[in-house]
Amino acid sequence: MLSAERGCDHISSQALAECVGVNSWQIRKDFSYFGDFGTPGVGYNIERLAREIKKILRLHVIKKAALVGVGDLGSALLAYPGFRTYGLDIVAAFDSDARKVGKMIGGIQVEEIVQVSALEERQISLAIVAVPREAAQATVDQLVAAGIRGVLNFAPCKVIAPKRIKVITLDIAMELARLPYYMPAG
Amino acid sequence: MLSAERGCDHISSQALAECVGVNSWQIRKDFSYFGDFGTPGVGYNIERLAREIKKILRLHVIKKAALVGVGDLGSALLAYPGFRTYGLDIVAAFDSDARKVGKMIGGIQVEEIVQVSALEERQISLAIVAVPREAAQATVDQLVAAGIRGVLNFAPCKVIAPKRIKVITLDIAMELARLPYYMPAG
DNA sequence: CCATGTGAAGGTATTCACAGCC
DNA sequence: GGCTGTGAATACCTTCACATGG
Repeated sequence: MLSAERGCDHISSQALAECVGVNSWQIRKDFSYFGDFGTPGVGYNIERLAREIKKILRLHVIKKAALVGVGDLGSALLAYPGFRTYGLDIVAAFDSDARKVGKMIGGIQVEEIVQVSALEERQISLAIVAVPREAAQATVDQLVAAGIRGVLNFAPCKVIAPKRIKVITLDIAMELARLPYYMPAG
Repeated sequence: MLSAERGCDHISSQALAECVGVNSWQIRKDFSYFGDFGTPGVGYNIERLAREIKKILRLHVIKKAALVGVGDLGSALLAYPGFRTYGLDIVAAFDSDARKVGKMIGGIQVEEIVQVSALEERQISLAIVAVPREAAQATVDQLVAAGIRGVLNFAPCKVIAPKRIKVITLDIAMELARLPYYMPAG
């Protein structure tokens, strides 16, 4: 009988592994890297585990994020409620197109692009870049100058930034393009 | 003097490495895994290289893809022109919401969800799932039954599929959530 | 000479098996 | 008995240095 079935206070590495589709020793190895928060013969206390993971992932403090580029993708991101799950809050949106400035989307009013310079005093340290490829590097430069510390870039290109800035580039089309590679010819 | 500067027919691993921000030996090792298509003392013939990479990545044949879930994200994907770059073509869109069926978005007419059953005879082997988390597994089940071979899933959850089906899950909120982990506390 | 492709060295992540604790 | 945490074994990936070919 699995621990998870005995009650809801503890869970075993085995049960966790089944949930996410990996092996039990991977779970144990990974957790043990951050400390010993399991009990032999019993499993992991679920509340404690959730607390530890939140601490490791820095999920205990809500982070404010800004969106630059309110096109189709940007609008979709503004309307997406899922960021809260990970302690993230999109609190500002910017666009260089004057026709979009002032619009309300997903509860956020679109601001002029020049307003990004005030990000630091507004304590916003994360930015989402959803602008066309041609504008991506210039946008990142502006964000870096504004004191941003992390960037999620949706433009399909490499962007240069100082090493202290963490940049994650997500090329959605390329993700889709990966699929045929794993599929038997046809 | 770099090969790339001598003309435009050949390029060295060194020059290539600088372009994408890696080391020259990584370029050579990776290429050599798929065969020897460089010339010692000269570099890589650019046309040949492009041809080989397209072959490896299966980019020489255009793949048809279907979109399921025409919400904000789905609409953004339909309007996004970048898929062509990778030999992908979104040729159909489906939604379970009757109010969306029939609409034209990005040149595609939204069809009823039940129409996915005809995907195989329409020779569509890739699918993009942009439905709410609760509907993701059921959607994937339908797609698998319809003979789909690869799925790009935007719902923030694991989905189960037979091993022959390649599933890539892309949790956009989680990508953004990764950033604080790499940033010095604050 | 110049740049590739590769065997070898070194390091890192996976996988296993089991001692120790509940 | 059951489950964790960990050292040992294994596989993998990265990095280097150089022999080889144009």
